[in-house]
Amino acid sequence: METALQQSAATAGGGMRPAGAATTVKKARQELELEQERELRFPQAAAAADQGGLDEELRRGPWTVDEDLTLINYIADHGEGRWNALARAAGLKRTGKSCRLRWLNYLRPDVKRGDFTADEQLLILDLHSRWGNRWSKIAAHLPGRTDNEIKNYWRTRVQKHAKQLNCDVNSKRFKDAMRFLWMPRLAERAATAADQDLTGWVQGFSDDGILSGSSSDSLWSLDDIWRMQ
DNA sequence: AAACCGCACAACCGCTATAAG
DNA sequence: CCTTATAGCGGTTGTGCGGTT
Repeated sequence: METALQQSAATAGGGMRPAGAATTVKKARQELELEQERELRFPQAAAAADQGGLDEELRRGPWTVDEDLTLINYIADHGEGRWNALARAAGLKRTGKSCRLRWLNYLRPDVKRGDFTADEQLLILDLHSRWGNRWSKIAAHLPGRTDNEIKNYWRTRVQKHAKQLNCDVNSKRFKDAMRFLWMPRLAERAATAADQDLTGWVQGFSDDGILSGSSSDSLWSLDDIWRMQ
């Protein structure tokens, strides 16, 4: 899920560099006006945040704009690393692990958001065919993309395809479809339309007439799926 | 209009590897 | 070496949202 508030919190961190945090922090502060609304959305998180007396109490769940700002500001001043100590020093009632994850996957200045381009999708398919679920290794080749994001992409989009084709992602049938149909189409798209969506991808796949007969039903479903991307 | 359902994605968990003392 | 802390990885879960019934 991604609420508008989380979106804005992410944007707040998004363009920022440690050296020039001021503008972004200012922008992020404006988001605080929305915090009240957020508390309505996440009453549990808000309630936990209000437990000022219980210092040992660790917060979990969605990050508030306030927490994001605290983390951003602290890292801008002191740098990242030693996350448990950082969490304590910054006054965040979060585990170091949670802070690290939030920073790496969301607040880091160079984290790229939004849909994957055809190029990126092609690269993911390619690298996954070589390395399997080595998400961080794959992410290392996609600047600004996190392993979490790629993993989610794979699970929600690619695995769904396999399901639609009634086969396993690891099956030969699926791997062949990927290698000989989808990837060439993606490459084509990447070359021509740069980074547009994949509409038509599956249509072309249909035109090839390779997955005929019992698969035709699945094709229409796939088309639906890809149109949504 | 309401109930339901599936999707997408942020966040958490358990585990392993590595570093530091 | 052994222990403890930290970083990182991959799998899984929780939940808001939008679409459908």
